[in-house]
Parts: sequence; C-alpha cells; structure tokens
Amino acid sequence: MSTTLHDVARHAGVSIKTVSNVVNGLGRVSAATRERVLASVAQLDYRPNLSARSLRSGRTGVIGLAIPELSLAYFAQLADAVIEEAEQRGLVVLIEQTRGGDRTREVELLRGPRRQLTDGLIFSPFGMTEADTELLDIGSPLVLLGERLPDANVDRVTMRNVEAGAAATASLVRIGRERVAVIGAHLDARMGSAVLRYDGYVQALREHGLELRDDLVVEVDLWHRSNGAKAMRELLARGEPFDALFAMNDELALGALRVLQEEGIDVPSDVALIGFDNVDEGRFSRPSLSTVDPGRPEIAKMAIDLLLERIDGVTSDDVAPRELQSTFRIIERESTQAA
Amino acid sequence: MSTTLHDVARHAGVSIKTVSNVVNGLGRVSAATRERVLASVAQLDYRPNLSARSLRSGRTGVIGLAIPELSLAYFAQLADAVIEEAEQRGLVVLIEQTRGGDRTREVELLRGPRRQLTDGLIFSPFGMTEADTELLDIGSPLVLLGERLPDANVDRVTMRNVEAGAAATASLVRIGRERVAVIGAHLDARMGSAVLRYDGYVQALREHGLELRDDLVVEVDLWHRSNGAKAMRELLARGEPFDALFAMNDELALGALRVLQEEGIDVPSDVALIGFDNVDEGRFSRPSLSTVDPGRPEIAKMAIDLLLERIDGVTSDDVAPRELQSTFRIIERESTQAA
DNA sequence: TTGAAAGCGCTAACAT
DNA sequence: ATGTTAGCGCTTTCAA
Repeated sequence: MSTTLHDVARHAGVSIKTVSNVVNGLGRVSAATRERVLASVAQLDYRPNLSARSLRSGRTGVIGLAIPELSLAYFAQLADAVIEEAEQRGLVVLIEQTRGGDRTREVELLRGPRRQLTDGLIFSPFGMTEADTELLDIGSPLVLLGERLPDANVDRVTMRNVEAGAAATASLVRIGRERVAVIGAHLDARMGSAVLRYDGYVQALREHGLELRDDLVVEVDLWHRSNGAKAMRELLARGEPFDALFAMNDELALGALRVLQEEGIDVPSDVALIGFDNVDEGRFSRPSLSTVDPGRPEIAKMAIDLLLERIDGVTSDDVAPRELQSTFRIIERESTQAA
Repeated sequence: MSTTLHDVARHAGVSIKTVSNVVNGLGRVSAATRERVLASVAQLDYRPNLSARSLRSGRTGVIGLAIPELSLAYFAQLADAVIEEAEQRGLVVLIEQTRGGDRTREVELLRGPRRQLTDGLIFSPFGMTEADTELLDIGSPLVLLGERLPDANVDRVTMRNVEAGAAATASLVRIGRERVAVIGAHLDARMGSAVLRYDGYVQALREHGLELRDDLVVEVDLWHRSNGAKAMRELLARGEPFDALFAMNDELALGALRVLQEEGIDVPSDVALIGFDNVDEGRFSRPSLSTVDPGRPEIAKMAIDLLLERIDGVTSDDVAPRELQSTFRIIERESTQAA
C-alpha cells in the first residue's frame, strides 16, 4: 500500500487536516509544523491519491482532446501544442481519435464514460452535421476547434480562414501567376474551413481582376496526401492550363507536388504552389513548401484558456459562447519563388 | 449534481448493489430487475463516476505513454497505434512528452504525481543513462520501448535492429551497390538502436564481401530531418564516392534526400537510399522512400499486453522481466529501384 | 493554529 | 437473487 495522509499525519504527530493544508499550501500552518510535515512527506515519499482528490473535489486535472487522427501531421503538432500548453497549467491531456470524420465515433465520444474522467474537452469535429448540434450539450465544458457546427452554443477557436485563403491566393498572384487552380474545395458544403478558404480564394481572384474558372477548382473530400495526388491527376486530365495552385492544406499540397513532378512539371517555374497549415515536412520537401501558418501554439493557448474559464467558473454558464481567432501568417518558401 | 448509483437504485426500487451488478455485468440478476434497472439508468442518464470507481478499485483505466515528441512522425504514428490498441481493451491513453531526450524531464515524469493517475506506463527513454537505471523502479507497471537502459529490471519491447539494419543494407547491395554510406551512427555509444543498426550494417557489408570505410559513416546525434540534411552535406564534403545510403530513420533519409537533390545527385540512379521506420511521408516523397517497417501495431500490442499482464497480476512481480520483439519487413519503393 | 468527523460515489465482503 | 455496510483517501465544514 502506498502512503496516505493518515500515515503522514501519524508520522508527523499532527492531524490529517494539517497535512492536507501543508500539501495544498492552504490555511495557516505554523512554520514549525509545516517543516515537520514536509519532512514526513519526504521521508515517507507521500504522493496524494489523485482519484480520492478527484472524487472529493470534482476535478480530475485532465482535459480531453478529440481529434480525427494523430498520424496526420497537423493534428500531431496540434496535440503537441495542447499538451505543452496544458502542462504549463498543471493539466494533463487525454487524446481520443475520432478516426477521420466518423460521426458515430464522435457522438459516442461526447456521451461516453470518459467524459467523467476529464474536466473538459477540446474537440475538433468532422463527422457530425448540423443536425447533431444539440448533442454538443454535454453538460461539461467544451471548446470546439474550427468552424463546423456553427450554430452550436459553445466556445470555439478558429482562424481567419477567409483572410488566410485570400492571402495565400494573393501570394501566388503577386509573383505574376494568373491562372490559379485550387484543390480541396467542398462546393456543396455550407460551412467549414473548405468553404471559407475557398471564399478567400474567390475574393482574392476578384480583387486582382482574375477570372474564377470552375475547371480550375477541384473538390476533395478528405484532405489526405493521397487525395492531393488524385486531385492533381484529375486537374491535369482536364487539360485546362494553370500556372499556380492553392492547396487547402499541406498534405494535399505534398500529394499534388508529387504528381506534378512525376509529370515533369516544374515547381515553382511552371506551377507555383502554396499549401496551408505549416506542417514540418513542408520545410524539407523539394522544393520547400510555401504555406499558411495557422498559429498552432496560439490556438492551443486560446482553447485551454476558454476551457479553463468555464471549468473554473470564471465564465458562468449563461455567458454567451465566445469565439477566438488565431493570427495567421504566410510563409514563403521555394514553391512560390518568383521565376 | 449528476446521477449516482443511489439515484438509480431509488428510481428502480432496488438496492445499490443490484444496480452496481447490472452496470458491471456481474452477479446474478433476474432478467426483470435487470430490465428495470437498465430503464432507470437510461432514463436518468446515469454514468458511473470514474474517480469513485478508481478510488475503490485501485484502477484508473488509464495508461501513460511517454515519448520524446509527438511532432516526430514516428512517435505520432506509434501513439496512434497505442491509443488504438488500448481502446480495444477499454483503456485510455495519457501522453506525456519528454522533449527529445531531456533526462531531467524523464526522471521527473517517472516520479511525478501523474503516475498516480495511470495504471502503468509505456516509456520510450532517450535522455536517461545507465546510471539512472534504478530510477525505473517506480513501483507500478512499466514497459520500456527500445534498447536503452539495457540493465533495467523491467519488461520491454524492441525490434530486431541488427537483423533489420543488415537487411536494409543488404537490399542496397542486392541492386548492385558497393559503396554503401550510413548516417545516424552513434559510434561511442554502447547501446541503443543506433549501435544495433550499425552492427547490422557492418555485418551485411562483411557478408557481402564489402569493405567497411570509416569515411562513409556519419554520426548524427538526434535523428531529425535537419540533421539528416546536415549529415548529407558533411558526407558530400568528404569527397568519398558512394552509390548507396542507409539512413537510420526516415527523417534522416528525407533530410538527406533533400540535399542530394539540391546537389543534382539522382536518387536512385546515382545514390540508392533506404530509411527506417516506414513513416507515412515516405510513401509520397519523390522518389518514394524504401524503408524498414518496424511493425508499429505489433509493438503497441506487445507493449500493452506486457503492461496489462503486470497490472492484472497475471504476471507476478517476481517473474523476471521479459523482452518481446516485433517482426520487421523491408519495403522497397522507388529510392532503391534497380537502375 | 489545529483537530474531529462527515461524506464524495463506488466496490466488495458479508448477510439474507 | 438481492440487500447492507464498510471503507478507498481525500477535502471541508465545524469545533476547539
């Protein structure tokens, strides 16, 4: 059996309350007693039982992070940022994978028993639709990542997707490209990053007096690398000339890049390319990949801030949901080097 | 307040024990009562309080996974596999990052309060040295990943690094290469993957009657992509000709690939290249990267099996530590295509 | 400043 | 087949 408060109390010749006070730095304890208690704590190698503490306090010190898949670089790096930020605040992170937009898994996760284990959840939804919005009402603090489920009555962190999409597109135009293709669009969707980034794309074209051509727009369901390759083949098959490509994330961009090179199309001289997310790999691809940095550490910080304010009750339940936006920046690398 | 066992018991008109039995599927409960209890559970939306359950049972249902960094693709994919495997068994995973070989962080993590929150730990050590071995004696189930701390008295999962290193090297020789360079070596180390894979390399050269040339061996501390690039520049600067390269992991390989291409050296015709780890990105690089698949799902499964056997007491404490090895396989892609 | 005691929600030993 | 009850280790009134 491991050491308990009682053991320490007995050893130090004080009451269990005093030990508790010392351990938690609460209450008034005379320097002498504190000294004695700390000595006993060290000597007995006492460590508080977190289950008991949770049971009593109603807090676990654990927050959940639900993402589609850890093997997608974007989410791995996001999780990294969240764990880092949580640690600053003495919290620990439980990661749950929803396996790329599986609605059922997402719903189960929201209602599942694991919610009891966490003080709150940071959730990046993909499969749930607007009809499921009310399922988000889980009775414990929740912060959404991204623009999905726009009508949900919860705090969320997003980024300026429209502006970022426009800036990415503009960075291609600025180096003299006039036929800018885009892959990753979800034309039928009403909401989501795809819609917003596409809006930015359209907006930038318009601002620069360029024509929006449907045959330069490729829809892609999941933003995986393999789909980037597929989309690029489709685009090439259409035969419509283009001299630049905006890929809605880096995975798509790298998949597309691979196909462009197979076809002997040079990047950036024939086709300039910009991605989105600033995933590490883009720094080492050849050519290195220009991209949009979404400000992951800031996103992690904002999400945890919002969550903690609800957990701590600083923000009462009847305060309307808030939305925080991270600041992005364009990172120009070789794939958009002016010719 | 959320619903408790008592609430359900009262609502169903039975005792709390019966409810507990039903919820946990234990004991003999008549179909009728079970029915009634389940109805109440559903109606009251009862969910067991996991803190209370843990306090009572001494189990949390959480296992820890301590890895250097989630943003390294290998570890992200490993974590993915561990979470997946854990889920099969109703366990959940708490990820802790040791930030690439920081000994202090590793030691703190082993003794830290979070151990109280987990039933056991899967640990991939990097910073701790043999002098720290006894710190692994943490009094709760522990499984090591990899060959570090060889004298530790704990279960571990490894892979056949020597054989795999030899097989990788041999795959280069098999396509006619005779001057095989290697990057990632730790020549001064006594143990670790670097030593073993290097042994395999040496062994394969010998078996094929090839000369081991010191000037074709590049040491690299951390196996990051940037270091792969650096190592390749160093190798090229030496001026010693080579027609193949064994990189000790895929990150190194991709970093090296990038430099080779900058220098106009074609892969695979000028230099054939094989990495190690079978990270996703290798499938989409250009050329796609040949590699060694370490069998991640198997590693995850073995680690959790070992851990659970200790947790459940199936394996008693005085059973000597066991070592399980995953099976690897060589994956041949474009970077080792015969000319 | 310190102590005593109740009880968080659950499991399991024991009773019926 | 079902009920009673004693804690798990901690925090937190309430007393002293």
